[in-house]
Amino acid sequence: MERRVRVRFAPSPTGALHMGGVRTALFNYLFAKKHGGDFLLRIEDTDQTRYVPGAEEYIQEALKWCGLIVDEGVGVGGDCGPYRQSERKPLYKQYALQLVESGNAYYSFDTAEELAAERAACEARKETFIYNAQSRTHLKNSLNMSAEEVEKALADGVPYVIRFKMPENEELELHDLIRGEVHFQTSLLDDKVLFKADGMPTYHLANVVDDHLMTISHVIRGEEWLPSMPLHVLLYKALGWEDTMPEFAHLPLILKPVGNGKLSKRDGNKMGFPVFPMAFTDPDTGEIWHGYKEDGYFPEAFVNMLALLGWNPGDGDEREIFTMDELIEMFSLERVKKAGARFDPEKTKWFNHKYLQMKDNAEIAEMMQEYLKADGIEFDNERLAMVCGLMKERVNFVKELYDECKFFFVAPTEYVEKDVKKFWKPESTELMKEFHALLSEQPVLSKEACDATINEWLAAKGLGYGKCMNPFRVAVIGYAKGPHMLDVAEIIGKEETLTRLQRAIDLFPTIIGQ
RNA sequence: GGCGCUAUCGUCUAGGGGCUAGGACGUAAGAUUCUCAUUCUUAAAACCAGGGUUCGAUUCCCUGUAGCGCUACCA
Repeated sequence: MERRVRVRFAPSPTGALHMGGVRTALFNYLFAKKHGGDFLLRIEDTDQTRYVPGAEEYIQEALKWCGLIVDEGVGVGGDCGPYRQSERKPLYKQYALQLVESGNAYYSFDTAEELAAERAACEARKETFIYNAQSRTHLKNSLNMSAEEVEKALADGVPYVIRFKMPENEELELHDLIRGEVHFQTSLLDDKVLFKADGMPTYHLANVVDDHLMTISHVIRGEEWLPSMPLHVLLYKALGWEDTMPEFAHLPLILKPVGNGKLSKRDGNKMGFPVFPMAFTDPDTGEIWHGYKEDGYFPEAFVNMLALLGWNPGDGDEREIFTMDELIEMFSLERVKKAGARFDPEKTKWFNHKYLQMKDNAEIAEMMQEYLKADGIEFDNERLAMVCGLMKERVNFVKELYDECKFFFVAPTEYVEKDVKKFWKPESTELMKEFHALLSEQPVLSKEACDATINEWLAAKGLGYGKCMNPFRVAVIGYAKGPHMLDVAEIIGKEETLTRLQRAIDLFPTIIGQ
């Protein structure tokens, strides 16, 4: 039973890959790497009507951004190609025919209208129509036709599909790596279409055929596929591939932060958080979807958050921050939860905060330079790194950091009146004039260099530190927020500090009506 | 409706026949501070319900309830 671990992520290019899909890919990837196996990317584009241009490229870029490296598949190549189902089209029919041959499937000539009529009739009786052992006896299919009739219909080009002939009264006890034993009764299942009238296989057939041909060892996918597991298992058996059938694991779904149901792409724009790894513009509607990348999340933070949605290392391990390598090392399907997990945008921000704190100040500074450049601001890397060190713990994102740090780069052009009035008292004007003079005498401004002097000066006047620093702050920054004022002064420099202070001394008396 | 899956603080979760049911996010309070944050401390906050099994169930079993998924010639 020494089988090479080979897993696949097999999305449908019907739009941008959303975070639920990314998590499925991630769990596949972690499992593959944990066991030294292969992670394949297969594109399941058997439904041409739902194909969205650009979706496939998006999927590849999104995986790349998340650090999920594809070993084999679309965009990479490999021995089992092609990896795009539309390009494998000629492959599938023989398997559908093989199933007809062996009596496991049959031709069905019912038109869409006829089936709709069946459904309507059932609905009138408050029943649900299903194509199964009962109903197939009176429907238009090869089971009710002579061989000649079938031949003729086929020769005449009558549209048909091939359906799986679901066996009757079989109790199935199937094994799922996450859920344990799952039970099904085949009589309650329907005769699913395997091969469509347009000559394409359905998901079910293509999926099983490709997983077999690509020697997939483990199928790890979302819980929405659990109901079709019996069909797939039966297909492996009917095709004679039972011996090499992959093992199955059905992942719990990601649910909306509030309200009912699974997370959908609409939720993001509605509730103000991204559901996609990267921004995406719908080519048809022009609708723009936010992405974690563009919203300023680090891929490591995004991946870390996703990994912990439905999985945890257990064993009393209360860590929450993990590198990809650590995740690979610790991952196991047995520790994946069975229940769906509600997504929490707030905690996602917290993860980003944590990763921001771990980043090197110089690295953050480099990222921030882009924002400065966009605003035409020049600021040297060294001082920018100091700014980052001073400010990063206050924020979750680099962009946010930039917004909070503006005063380091440009003098305030307007002042928050409320803060000025609160901290610049009538007597502050005189005090700040003296303070200006005091600072002018200092060779450099910094906590180390002048904190003692300032304290002495204040002590002599019988004033508290805040009496001085608060008006100083609103003068230099423009509002009552921020780090230690002498750290600020050190970074913006003596000259600039004094210029700003002087401007306030000239301006503030009129603001406070002095 | 039918079928399947699931059920611990508001949320993500640990745990497991006997525990003060643990952590994290968020929330509130306090401490620190020149301000605002950060940080630290503290607090509030959970085993869906009913039956069993058992000396003892939140844990095991059953039933109910609720939630989720599937029920297309979509994936």
